[in-house]
Amino acid sequence: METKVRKRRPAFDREEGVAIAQGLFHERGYDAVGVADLCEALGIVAPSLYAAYGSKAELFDRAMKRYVVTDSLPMYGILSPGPPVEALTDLFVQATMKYTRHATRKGCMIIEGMRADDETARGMATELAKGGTEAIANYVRTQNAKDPERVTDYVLMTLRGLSSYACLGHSTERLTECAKMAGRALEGDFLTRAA
Amino acid sequence: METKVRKRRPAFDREEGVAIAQGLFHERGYDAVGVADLCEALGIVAPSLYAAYGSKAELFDRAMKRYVVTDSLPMYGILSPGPPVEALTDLFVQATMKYTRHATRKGCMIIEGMRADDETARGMATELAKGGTEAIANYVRTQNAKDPERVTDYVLMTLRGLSSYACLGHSTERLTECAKMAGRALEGDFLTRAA
DNA sequence: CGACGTTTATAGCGTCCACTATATAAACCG
DNA sequence: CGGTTTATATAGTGGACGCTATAAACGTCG
Repeated sequence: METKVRKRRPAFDREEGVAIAQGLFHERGYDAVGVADLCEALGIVAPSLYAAYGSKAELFDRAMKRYVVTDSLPMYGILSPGPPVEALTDLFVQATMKYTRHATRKGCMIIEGMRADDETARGMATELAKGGTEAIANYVRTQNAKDPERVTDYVLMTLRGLSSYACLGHSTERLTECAKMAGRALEGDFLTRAA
Repeated sequence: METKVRKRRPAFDREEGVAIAQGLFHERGYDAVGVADLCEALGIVAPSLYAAYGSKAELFDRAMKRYVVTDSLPMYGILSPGPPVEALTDLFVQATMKYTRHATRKGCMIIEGMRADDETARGMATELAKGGTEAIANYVRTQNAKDPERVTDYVLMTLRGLSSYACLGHSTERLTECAKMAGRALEGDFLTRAA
């Protein structure tokens, strides 16, 4: 009895299926995308989807995790260099670029996923958001913010505002102006370094 | 043949029904509240609800309109006096108070209603939001903002951020700090008056 | 080839959704 | 009271939802 797994014979590309699902979920949100929609987009039927991914929620989870890899902000790249006010302003601007890049896939998939009606999906998105949240919180703490929690709250609130406003379909240009303005609020909230 | 209408004999208070629906819709959003939930909360059965309000969407519309009367920000009161930066900061703070007042009815019902999956409900919320949007846009224009559209965008984006962040359940105190910080971004965006 | 195990496709499960056709009960009028 | 009008309750509509039982098609390996 061989413990080795047999070769598989997948008639459709699992990873590409996740990519397609990512697009659909990002575009319309978890609740508004039905299993039938996913099946049609993937060119398969329901049992194949369940055999491949387990459930709609698990596929959503995989789609979000793929989104984190393909579309999330390069946090550490953005937040590392320079004065924190400029770095965070740049974070806002870069986020805006991501949120308004596609005509139909607007806003942040994770942030918007946190507002799903389905409790399971909401929990998955919330869990995934923790990574970014903590990266920002850590950065703010290490940059000698006068009140780290307040600044972190402000940054997270602003990112949500940008995502939400992006979902309304406003242009990259208008959102970018908002992002720059939002950055100005940070002035004076960090202890100036030796210089 | 008398054209006069006969007297009615309603067994339940229509207006109170709207108030109850307002609470439910605000708490959970349009899509997550079913007709069965509404019926149970109102103590009636489905046909009574349809006879009284026409449809779930129309009841939602009435509930939002009631929300505008009972819970909307006193825009003109907030925006009239004093320098615009302070007035708009106060708008943010007052909005925060409204968005975090109740433990379960969080955020702005209209703003969050604009994100419903149901197209009809979304359209109704968007239509109702126009009033507030235009009030802010007009105010900003009359206060000699250097770039009225940019400032208006920023204010609306920030209100959405505050509402969204409030929906996560953060405290009034933390949100208020965010609101004050957001107000600081407005400094320098208005032409100083004669003085 | 032929048995095995995986991956499909057919068809349908039960449940919930918004909504309604029909009939009964209650109030007003003369 | 009878006649009319309106609001109620019973029961059920068709459709979409997420999901699955069953079994046939396929590729691999002995």
